[in-house]
Amino acid sequence: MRTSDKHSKIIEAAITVFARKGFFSARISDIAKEAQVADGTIYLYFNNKYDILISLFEEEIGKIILQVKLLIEKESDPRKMLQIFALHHMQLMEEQKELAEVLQMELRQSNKFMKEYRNTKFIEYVDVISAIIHKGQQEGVFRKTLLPGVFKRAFFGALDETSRLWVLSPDHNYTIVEAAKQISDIFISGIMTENQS
Amino acid sequence: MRTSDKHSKIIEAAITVFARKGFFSARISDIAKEAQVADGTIYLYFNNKYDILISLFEEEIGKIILQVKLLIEKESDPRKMLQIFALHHMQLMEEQKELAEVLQMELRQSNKFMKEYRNTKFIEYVDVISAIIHKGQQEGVFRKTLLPGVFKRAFFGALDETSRLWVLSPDHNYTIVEAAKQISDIFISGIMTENQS
Amino acid sequence: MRTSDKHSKIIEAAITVFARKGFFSARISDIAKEAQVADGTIYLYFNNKYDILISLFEEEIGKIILQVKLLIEKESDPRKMLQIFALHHMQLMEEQKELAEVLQMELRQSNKFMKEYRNTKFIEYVDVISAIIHKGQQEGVFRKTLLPGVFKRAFFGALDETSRLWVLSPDHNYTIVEAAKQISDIFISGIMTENQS
Amino acid sequence: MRTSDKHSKIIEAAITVFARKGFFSARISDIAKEAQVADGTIYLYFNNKYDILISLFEEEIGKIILQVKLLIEKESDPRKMLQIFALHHMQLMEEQKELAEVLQMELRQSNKFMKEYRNTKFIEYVDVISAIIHKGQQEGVFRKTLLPGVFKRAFFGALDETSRLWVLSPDHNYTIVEAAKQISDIFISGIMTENQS
DNA sequence: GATGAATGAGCTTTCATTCAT
DNA sequence: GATGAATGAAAGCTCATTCAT
Repeated sequence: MRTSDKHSKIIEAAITVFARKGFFSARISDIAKEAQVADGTIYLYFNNKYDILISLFEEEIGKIILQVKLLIEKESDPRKMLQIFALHHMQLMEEQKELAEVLQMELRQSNKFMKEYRNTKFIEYVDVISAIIHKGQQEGVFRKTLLPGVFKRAFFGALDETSRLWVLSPDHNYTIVEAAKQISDIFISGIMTENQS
Repeated sequence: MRTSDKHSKIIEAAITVFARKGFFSARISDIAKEAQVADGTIYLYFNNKYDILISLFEEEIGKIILQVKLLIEKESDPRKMLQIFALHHMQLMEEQKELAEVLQMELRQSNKFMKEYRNTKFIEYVDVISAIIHKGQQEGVFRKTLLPGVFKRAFFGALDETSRLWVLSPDHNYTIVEAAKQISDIFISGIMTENQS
Repeated sequence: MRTSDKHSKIIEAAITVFARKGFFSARISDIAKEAQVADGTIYLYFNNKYDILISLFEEEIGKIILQVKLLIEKESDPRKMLQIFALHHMQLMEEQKELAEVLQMELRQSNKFMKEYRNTKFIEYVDVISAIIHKGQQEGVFRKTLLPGVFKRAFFGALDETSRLWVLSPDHNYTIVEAAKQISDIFISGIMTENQS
Repeated sequence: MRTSDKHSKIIEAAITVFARKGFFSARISDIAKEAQVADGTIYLYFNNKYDILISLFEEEIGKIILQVKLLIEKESDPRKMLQIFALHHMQLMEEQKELAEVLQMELRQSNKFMKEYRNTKFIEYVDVISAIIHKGQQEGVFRKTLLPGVFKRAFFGALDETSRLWVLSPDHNYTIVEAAKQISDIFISGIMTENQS
């Protein structure tokens, strides 16, 4: 390669452009300009516009999964684990607003224009939550009646929607850390076994 | 009658088509065919493609707000109110899958392609939740430390994400009613004041 | 239709443009401009660029087949029939130079870019020749040893190549009528049974 | 040795690729891959894509002319000469199908995309035929009324079209040798002077 | 001489929107 | 009010050609 890694430059440019205009309104030439490469160069690294989005997804969520798993491994208390997950997710959204916007937006519509695409990376990420619940249930910390499959979605949805609107609105009367704390506290005290409180 | 006129026919057709293909991939001619009118007729009722989406939004969420407010008014216990909201939201998503998909998808990207559009109807809907929290706090049922602005988003997000994936996946090992119950229970027991439990 | 038949206008424009630039170098916008319609209008009448070429082929060769069959029907002597076919073919190439060029060029390469396309109209045209030979053989005018399948191709090839180059070169020391006469005479005297001469 | 150098390798690769896809659909990278050289290497030997085609033409037809002239020189009877020409041409098309396809296809359209290019090699090849006719006329074997300029085209066209379709269709009920014999016989007996038969 | 990554002009096709009927 | 044929701008993608290594 002549200069730096073109693949990464294009992915980063795509995040910026998709965040700014959305996937459909973004033009290949926008991404090319942002990445400071020629339009055609993009097609040396990606098959088509969808492929950029999918690659972006897989790679970025892949990184996030690695990070969050590493952090959670260090803990043994399932309650703390949930707190860490929440905090990490929210901070990520704050630190990487553009990426956050792209993930949130395109996640919801990806199934519309890519019927065949199974978003396995996303599933893997959310399954980190259900694994924590499972562990907590086995340890007798969380209620046995709880459905981990429902919980993971609810917990993720709560975090995601809160961060989504936090990122959107310009003024906040609470920090992202406070919001993460509130949400994980609500969920944790909402699912603990009776004798614990 | 309203439902038989062209305006409603087009909105309904748009819900079906947007749900099937997404806003960007949907063609005006698709909507026209679905509504059994000519392409040009659509422009007698709407300014452009975006205008269909916005009108759809406003009208459909407007109906939902009316319904849920009516149901909640009959209750006085804030906990019951949250349960009703959750159940109503989830049942809605189940009963009107197409509408659900459109609202969920396009909600997330609407700010991308309609920079100027303030989604006041959506805010009004979510504010139903924060009003319940507020009431609960004043009555001493819910913790005072709770931020209603965070709660409304977390609660809505939990319901929305759970129903989104419930609609997507073909087989479920739980009903929508069970999921609604679980989620509202988690949230309610998670926010109640200490002396209540 | 607002004005005259767009379909025919586009076909005629395509003949002119394909003759001038060849199929591949011809742009849709060239054809549109020549036909005095918008680029998009072409796609209301044809699926794509190839479809224009195929339609052109089918329709124009269809007309030619009708004409030549009508002329030949009036004759009973197979030798005269061959003369008429030759003359008609050559005059056609002279009168409709653009069409001639397109047919000659694209005929040869059509199998390259349209693998699936069976050029049945062309086969039908050439089979007019073999039918004449067959008749002549049954009447004892033409040699029985003659293979009609070889003859039809040789006769057509002779006419086509001669007219191709006649159209290309600016100055001729013979007329198209003379050339047609020479060729049909050569072939006829070349295939007659011994006792006839 | 010539055949091992890059120039020849590229020409041979181009014949294969042009035969398979046609000139316009063929990509430089296809030829490069077939020739086992880098894309850029092609431009060390040829000015551009057209230049490959023209070089291919000149060189390959040049070889064919040399061969056929050598064979014909050994004969003195103009009739035999025509037979040899026909047989040689047809066998060539059979033995070198790829080259045959390229010559037949691109010959017809070369004038479209290379306005300035005078195909002198092709003219030289066809003039071998007219030279035979001329000789035959002077020797009193062929009719004086025959126009050699018409004959050469008709004869070439007959051979070329017959071989073109022979190569295309997968099953034949005659051999290429039989076809060559039929065609040269028809033409020869069609042009002999009266007193000869 | 050889390479192949990078370029960017160019073209087919789509589709929201218009407007004559 | 209703129609749908016509428009033409816009964009994804291709590929001949270049040139730094």
